[in-house]
Amino acid sequence: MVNKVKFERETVVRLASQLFWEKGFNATSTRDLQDAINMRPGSIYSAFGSKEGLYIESLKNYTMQIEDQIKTCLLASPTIIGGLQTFVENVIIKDKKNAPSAICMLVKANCEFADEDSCLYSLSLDLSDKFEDYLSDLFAQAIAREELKGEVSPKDYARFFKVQFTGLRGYFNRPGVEELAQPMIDQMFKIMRAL
Amino acid sequence: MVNKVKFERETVVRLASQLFWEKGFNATSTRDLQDAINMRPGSIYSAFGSKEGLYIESLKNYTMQIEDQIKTCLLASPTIIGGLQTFVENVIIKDKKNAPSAICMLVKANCEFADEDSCLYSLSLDLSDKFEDYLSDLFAQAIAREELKGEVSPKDYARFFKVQFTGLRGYFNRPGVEELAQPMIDQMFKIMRAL
DNA sequence: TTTGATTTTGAGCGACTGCTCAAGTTAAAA
DNA sequence: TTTTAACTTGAGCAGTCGCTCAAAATCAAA
Repeated sequence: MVNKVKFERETVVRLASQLFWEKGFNATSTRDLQDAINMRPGSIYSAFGSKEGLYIESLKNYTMQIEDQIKTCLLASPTIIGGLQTFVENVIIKDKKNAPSAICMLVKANCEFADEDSCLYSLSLDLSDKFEDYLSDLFAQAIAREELKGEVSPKDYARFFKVQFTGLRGYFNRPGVEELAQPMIDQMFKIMRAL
Repeated sequence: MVNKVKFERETVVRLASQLFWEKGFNATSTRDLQDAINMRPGSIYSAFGSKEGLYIESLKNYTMQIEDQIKTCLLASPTIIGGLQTFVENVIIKDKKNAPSAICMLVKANCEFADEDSCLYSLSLDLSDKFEDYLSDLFAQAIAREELKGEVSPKDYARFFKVQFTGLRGYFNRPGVEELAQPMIDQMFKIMRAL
């Protein structure tokens, strides 16, 4: 019962997340959301307080899902760097047709909320920082396992990864350049190993 | 007289461009625009047809301004790659405090317009393609001048430049990491020369 | 100075926005 | 079966949206 309620909330948040990810916060109307999550205004507002409240929960859920996706790739790969490359390939190549957008929802959030005092802007920064920390840990492990030379700090690897990963996702947010994805991802990891 | 009219139109478009760049298309209301460009609805709609029409002209104007900025940097530098690095440094470091956003307006447009059939989405792709072509020309010249090894095609250099440049601009769209900008730009150009 | 064409003005329209809340529904406790 | 508390419903509010258009202002030609 409690589980069922919680499950429904999770389902609802995931559906909302998909819509927000695709259209952005401003372009998603509360009517759009009502249809997508099959709830009426009263229920939505009693459960999430506001459109912003639902968006906040959606963005946090999205970040969680990404880290889960990385963990899955890591479990299936003997090396950390190999797991990360599989993750990048999955996101940019395999998932592209199903995903609401080629561009990371966190990046979209960071783009959309111009006001530095906006609560949604700082949320996007917080989540982005936590993701960078998570990546740093992974790179520290990769260095310890001698997958990387380690002449550069884990933080530096994490920053390079983020820049390249968001850059690539932005580049492939269009039809007609699919065949470039694999070589450019290979290049990214070749450069990283040589850093 | 004709010049004065044209000049005023240019001024108006630049002002609109700044606002659209900062807030995005959806979050900019026609009232915001009225205040920014000091025109009343009737005049705006007789001159530009719609909010979308003004946005289109603003985005084209923005792209033009970027290419002008690159040309200025190239004139001031003995090498093409040097000029490009100055340009990147100007955008990411020097202009950061004055610019409406750290993120490229073209990238913001590409983020905001999810619908693939949207006229604004395909405009952002068109302008982005033209920018890539312009970069390709520059890299072809740089190879001819032996500034780059040329084991990689001008198109590949252009793609690498775009991915890295947009990735970096996204990364620095936040306070508190300013001191990382110069080393990361240096790294970008070091990698490019080694491609 | 008068005329006619062009441009500017801003009140305001119909549509849509995020959101509220009284009424209705449901299901577990008594 | 009755009571009660929790949840759901959807009509509709106040405000904002993109945009129109009749009236006023402006300016060049006659």
